[in-house]
Amino acid sequence: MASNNGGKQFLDRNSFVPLYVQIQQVLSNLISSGALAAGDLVPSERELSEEYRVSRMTVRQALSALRQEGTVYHERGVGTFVARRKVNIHTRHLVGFTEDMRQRGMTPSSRIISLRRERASRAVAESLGMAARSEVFRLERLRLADGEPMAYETNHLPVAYCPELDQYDLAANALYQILETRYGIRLSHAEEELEAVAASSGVARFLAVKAGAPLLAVTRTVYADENRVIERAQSLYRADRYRAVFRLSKSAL
Amino acid sequence: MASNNGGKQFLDRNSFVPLYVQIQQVLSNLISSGALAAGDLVPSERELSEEYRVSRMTVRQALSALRQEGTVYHERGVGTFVARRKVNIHTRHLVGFTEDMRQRGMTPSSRIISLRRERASRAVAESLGMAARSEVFRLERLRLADGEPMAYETNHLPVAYCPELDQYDLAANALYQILETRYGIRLSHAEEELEAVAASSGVARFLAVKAGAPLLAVTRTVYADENRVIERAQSLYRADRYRAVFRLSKSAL
DNA sequence: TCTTTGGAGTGGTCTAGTCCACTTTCAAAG
DNA sequence: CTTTGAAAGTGGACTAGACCACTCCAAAGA
Repeated sequence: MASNNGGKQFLDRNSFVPLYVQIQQVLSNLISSGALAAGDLVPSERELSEEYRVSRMTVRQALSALRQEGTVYHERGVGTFVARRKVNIHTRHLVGFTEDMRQRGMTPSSRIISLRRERASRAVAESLGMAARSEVFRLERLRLADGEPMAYETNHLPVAYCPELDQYDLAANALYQILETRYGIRLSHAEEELEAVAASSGVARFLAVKAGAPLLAVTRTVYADENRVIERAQSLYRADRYRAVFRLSKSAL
Repeated sequence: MASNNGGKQFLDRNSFVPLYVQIQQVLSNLISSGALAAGDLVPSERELSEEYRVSRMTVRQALSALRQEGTVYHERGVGTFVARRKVNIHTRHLVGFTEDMRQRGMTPSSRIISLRRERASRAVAESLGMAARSEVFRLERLRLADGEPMAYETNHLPVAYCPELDQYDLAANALYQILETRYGIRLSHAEEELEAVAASSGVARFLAVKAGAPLLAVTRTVYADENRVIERAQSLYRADRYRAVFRLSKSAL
């Protein structure tokens, strides 16, 4: 019982990846592979700490991150359990359209309507936190899922952060991936505002709905770090095909 | 410099409220009172730990909760700063209509359309995680902000968890407050699904909009703990008056 | 048979340190 | 005047313990 580790994974103490993240990944894998099923009791904090030769605080840090994302939950005096949410589908974690659709089991694609370099209007400049009339890219795309129109998306990005963005194939590649791999921009967090709007006749034509039909408008402000806005995007989703799901907590920890 | 505490608040070590929560509250108050403004440097972890006579880990737990809710952010090698978001208005943290409207600076009120005890339909029973045809309360309310119609809300609650709910004044009191104070039910988390819908003629009349006008439909499932659903609510918001704001993180910690 | 009780196990909180990588500052060297 | 480089300060990660309240369950007692 004490030191029988079977075929367990070990941690890499020389890695740059913190131990608590490694533990988090190991547990995540056990869960997504089905070795730990929904409702199952996760090994106790003391067990894990012995098993991986780390202190209990480190294990707790891993578990608390898993809890925070809704993968496990704690019951005081009893133990830690795998949450029933099979795949964490939907729970929004700052993913773009491409990833979002994949998680929903659909195949994403895009049709570029226009990509222009222009001077930011006052409103756009303000939301990007830059001086008015600074240069921005304005990208308009029709977003498809399994070949069917799903959303009409307008993106604004400061030229300063991603010069020559126009030379990449934005129809084939996820925007966030290009930002990360080509410009080394790692996203930190985002804010989303959701509202219902009626389709204008122009957008209605692209989405193949009637003018005036309800659309879900998602306006997203993406931050590279706390004070630097890297993108502002507005997506108009067909209401009959798209629903946004969020998980809310009562308090932080 | 060392032990000059001026008029600082101290912590209550006999309280049931954990020290890290108390520190979190103290800092929160300093920020909302303006003593710490957006962009200001928060005292360092070591300073706070000396000041409040707690270990640095305890301070970190407080700061990491504040960070998680977007109140502060860290810069490695530099310090911790107050995030610029003036009031944390909107960022959704499992509050009901009443609290939501107050945070937005409006005065909430309600008009009860109906409150019935009935047998759950299959769909309702499933979303509440109970047997079909179990008894539920079905509450329909018109929600007003500053006297103007804002949303049409339908709630379903299992009778088993809150018997005699019908004897309380639901027009004057927040539902979640009644659940907490009268039935000792503390909410843990919730899931929200947002979609755009067209107003039916019945609901349109209550909300004083045209039939077919876009509405933001928010369907909320509230959990008392991981496996116990205490409420399922659908709110239909006037699109021209209401917008939902969320903060998304790239990863957990 | 039913009730009580106590121990084992669990997560929740907390301590008092350690070492590290990073950013800022500022004075000394060029 | 510029560059370098060390020192001081910061958050990030981690340790090896501690005590608490809670839940569960089996054994003892009624």
